[in-house]
Amino acid sequence: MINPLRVRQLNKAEYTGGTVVYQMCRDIRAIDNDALLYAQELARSKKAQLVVNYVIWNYQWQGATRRLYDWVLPSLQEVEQELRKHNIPLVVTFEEEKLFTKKKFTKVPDHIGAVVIDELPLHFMGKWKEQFLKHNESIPLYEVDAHNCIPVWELSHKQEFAAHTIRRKVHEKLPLFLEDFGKLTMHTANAGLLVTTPEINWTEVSKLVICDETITGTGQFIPGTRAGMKLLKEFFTTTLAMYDTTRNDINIDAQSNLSPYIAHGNISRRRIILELLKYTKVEITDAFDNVQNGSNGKMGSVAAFIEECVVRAEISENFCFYNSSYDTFDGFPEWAKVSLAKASTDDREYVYTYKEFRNAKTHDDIWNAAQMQMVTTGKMHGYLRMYWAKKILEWSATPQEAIKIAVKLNDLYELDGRDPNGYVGCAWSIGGLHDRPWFGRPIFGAVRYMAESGVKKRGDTKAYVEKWLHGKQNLF
DNA sequence: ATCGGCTCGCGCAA
DNA sequence: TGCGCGAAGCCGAT
Repeated sequence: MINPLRVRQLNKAEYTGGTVVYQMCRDIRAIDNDALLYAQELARSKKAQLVVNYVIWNYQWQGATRRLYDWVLPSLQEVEQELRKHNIPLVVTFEEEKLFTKKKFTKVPDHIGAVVIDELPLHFMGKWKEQFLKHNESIPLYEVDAHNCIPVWELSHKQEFAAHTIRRKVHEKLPLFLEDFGKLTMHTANAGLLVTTPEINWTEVSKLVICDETITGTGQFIPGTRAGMKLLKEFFTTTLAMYDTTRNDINIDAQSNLSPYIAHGNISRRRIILELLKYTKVEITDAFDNVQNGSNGKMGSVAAFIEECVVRAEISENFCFYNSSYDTFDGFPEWAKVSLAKASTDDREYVYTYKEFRNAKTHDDIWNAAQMQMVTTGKMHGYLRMYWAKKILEWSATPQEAIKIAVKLNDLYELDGRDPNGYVGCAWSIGGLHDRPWFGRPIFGAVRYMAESGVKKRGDTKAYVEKWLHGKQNLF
């Protein structure tokens, strides 16, 4: 049985018969998915049919790129195959126009008895939920946090101020939320349903998707759960041991590279932690030692990885869940807003437009190289993401403009874009979110500054520029 | 190479 | 009420 703390019903409606639908939102996987498992649990208890639905928002919202669907569609195809092994059909629904106008949102079909969604703390889901509840009063709507280790509403009841305030809560509660996942079973109530639900023609679906066709390709990554699990195993055997010392080196790919898989839900962060503990033979209660102070060797890397994979990921979810201004200036902490506003009239040596940033036409080749790494591969090095965003603040007319540009570029080009981690990364860099104030300086005010000299400490910037800006990738 | 100051607010100890 | 300390730092003094 799914831990009931991972589930909440969003209305008071009672089930009176009909098909249970799991509307898959961001957790695109058929295994280790508590929302799917909960939907099956519910359907079984009612002896009801179970269908999984995925909605393609078919208009040009920010982030709808071919690159996104190059990731999503193969992931869904893998999900479809896995689901069919258990007698469960996957259906893809297109929304032809903007969904959230009153006119376009209609009641779900009569044969639907309950809807389960996975939790996603972004605006469009909030609007979708609001509209669903308004137009489908008699259909129970359940939300399952299938994404976080600790359900976002359980970890904290408010927006957390800093990493250190949420870290305590994570360390306290994580051991209570590391139960193994249930297994999907053959859904016998669906007898005959697969026969009448043919397999999806993915070539046709791909043709029907409306998106920005100029941004394509998933770079070095193969989308999907299988590929994600394979990458995880490789990370353990090749990179984990040096994770805490090498991950910030801009020339070495010593990051886990799992974020695109995590963001799209191909793999669950809880599964990653369970596998990590199994592989390293570490108990979770021992894994938090040395998180901050002088960690080294195996424990250092385990602690550093849990810090990134749980603490910082879940503070991002916490921020978006409790602050609806997660992607704008308004969401910044008060001290930073006051300080940035005061500094907004400071002289700027360089001011670039969105287009100049997009085309990597700044005076700074390190910045340009980072931008090109993101544009061509879909993944900028983790350390440089901070430098990159801070320079957008430095070279934009206003902080309001800067956060807009950073969020847009991140949403459009990063494989792990359109995700709480991305919004918090931009807000940390530009708006001092979850950070503390530092000595004042022009444009930044009290927001932490980062200089080129800092990047140079993290590796060979000349080699990085050669590789990503001048395309001499074979030098490595 | 190392260190203190910069500067605000949360959370806990008292 | 006081005090320690903090998402990945910078700068200048020693």
